[in-house]
Amino acid sequence: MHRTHTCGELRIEHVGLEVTIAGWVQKARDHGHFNFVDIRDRYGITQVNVDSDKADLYEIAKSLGREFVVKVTGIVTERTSKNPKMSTGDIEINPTSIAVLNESKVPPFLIEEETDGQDQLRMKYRYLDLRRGPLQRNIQLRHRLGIETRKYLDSLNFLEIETPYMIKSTPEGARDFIVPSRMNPGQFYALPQSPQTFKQILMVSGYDRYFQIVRCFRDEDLRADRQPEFTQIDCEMAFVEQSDILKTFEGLFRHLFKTLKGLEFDEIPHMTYAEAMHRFGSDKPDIRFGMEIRDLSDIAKHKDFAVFNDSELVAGICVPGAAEYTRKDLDGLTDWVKAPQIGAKGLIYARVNADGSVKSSVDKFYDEGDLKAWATRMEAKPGDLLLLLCGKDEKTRKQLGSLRIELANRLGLRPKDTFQPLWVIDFPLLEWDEDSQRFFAMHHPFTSPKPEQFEQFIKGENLGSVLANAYDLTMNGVELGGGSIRIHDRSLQQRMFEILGFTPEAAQAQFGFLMGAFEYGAPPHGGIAFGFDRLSAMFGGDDSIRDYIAFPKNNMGRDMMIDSPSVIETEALDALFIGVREDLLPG
RNA sequence: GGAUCGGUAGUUCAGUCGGUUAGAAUGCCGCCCUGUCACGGCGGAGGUCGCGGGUUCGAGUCCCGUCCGGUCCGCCA
Repeated sequence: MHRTHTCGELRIEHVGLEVTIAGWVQKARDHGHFNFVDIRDRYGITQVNVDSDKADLYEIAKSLGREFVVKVTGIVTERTSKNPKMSTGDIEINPTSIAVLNESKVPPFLIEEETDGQDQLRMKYRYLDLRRGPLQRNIQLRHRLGIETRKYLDSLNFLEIETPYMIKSTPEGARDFIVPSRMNPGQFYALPQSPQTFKQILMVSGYDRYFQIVRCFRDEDLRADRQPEFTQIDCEMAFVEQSDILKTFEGLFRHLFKTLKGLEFDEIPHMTYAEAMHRFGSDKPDIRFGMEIRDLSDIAKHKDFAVFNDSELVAGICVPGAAEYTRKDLDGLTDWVKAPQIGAKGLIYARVNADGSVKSSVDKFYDEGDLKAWATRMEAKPGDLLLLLCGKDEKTRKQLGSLRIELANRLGLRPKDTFQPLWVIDFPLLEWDEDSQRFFAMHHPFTSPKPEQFEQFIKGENLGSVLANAYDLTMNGVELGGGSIRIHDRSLQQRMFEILGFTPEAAQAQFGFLMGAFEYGAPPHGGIAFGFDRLSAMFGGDDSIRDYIAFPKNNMGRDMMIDSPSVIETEALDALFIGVREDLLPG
């Protein structure tokens, strides 16, 4: 008998039907007189009840181990004792035959909804982990995300166009993965860090709406939420301004949320980079809760407290209901902000008591009136806790931004089932690097300045204040994607290369392919790219993107590699690629 | 490349001040069980404490080295 049904579809109305199901043995519960065997496939679990009256079948059932592959034919029967927690919980199969299609070793970890295995083990046995419900649901979610993205963009005349993987290089700033060339010994291809140059060339070619769900490669060290190969929804549009792109992709976002989560959104608010840094100390603020940064410099720098007086900025956040934090909690927070990844020198705190009085860690220097003024400035209520940091303006705000997120996590203010998107716009175009004494492009060298600042840009006046025509889509404090309007005017592009320190020859060597295309009528254009892995992680309510990738990261590093017949020192390769870049950037 | 935490049963972990035979839970194996679905009961097997060296009467425990892994920094939108 062929399989007639999956393990997820039989219901009470199928009672009496003869069916054949196939799958893996989830678990067997032997009760002596009968043996319940759960059969699992991708669609669900169905219980088979093997009665000891059927001695031959009962013997087979007793021999089944976890993850044996079986095919069971039998009659769908109503259960005596039903299980409302299972979609197939009203029925069971009364078997007429059980065939063992394959045996299995005892798996190294539990293949159930909640596993007992840790990441490393689950990664080693990826094929077993992928049998588990949570991962199967993630894979399905990712599939739907791709389908709905294509449906929406297709409805707006976007074309999905593939671009090459073995290429010269892409201007994104990370280290390239390289592929040796057999035909040209000693030469290498790079794998794309993004299809950036190709999609811009497609705009020149007249495909005015392009998208691609595309793998990108960056040879940088790993982090928990960062993979060397990852997927982007990459898009580009011609004859558009910033507002057109925001509108179009706000629509994509709305479509994805509606079809995948059944959620509707109001118009997504816009916030400038400057405002986000000022109020939240982050370029991707989580705006679902308050705790905004308040400047106390003018009212906290008049006493004998040198630490404050010597600082450019004294500022703080008001943590609701946290006055009950113990000395130990606060010492812990102080250690937290002093850790290298935050880098604050210390933490000042003040509790607002139930009676409205304020008690601080700097009572030596400030009287009750001073402290109450702080509380008033920060709109603190009785029971709140004020946390203050000081130092250089920008750095202190970033530190407070990190502290704000940390406390919100501790206070449960960042639930996984509420969503608040935000466009962050008007990023700085250029970033001054003190070490090398030159400007770097904050995005990439084709990002356009804002049109009203073209003149300032050309003249080179106060270049640090020139804003980019760039935008990021942020949700719940996570950046989901970003993009920019590109420079399509040749003289503006030449100016950009000058400012970044490229000689014409160097610009030609690195970007000549695209520059050549730009000689033939490049339309105004711009684009955006979304992190596909991060998007599916957010839809799945999961912090980790690791559940969504095809191969584990330790495989990336080891099991997936082949030995090279000729030994190439990694340092030499590193120098080769970094070296090329440095050569092109006189400075 | 740097910092830091970890490596003990198939798995997840505990193991006190260096001291008798290294434990728990779960999984696995056997027997029993007529309605389980986190089944239950009884019994059992399972360990080169990552590896190498050192200190000591004695090392899972302390020291040095090394390998592997996590996290963070550098790096990377």
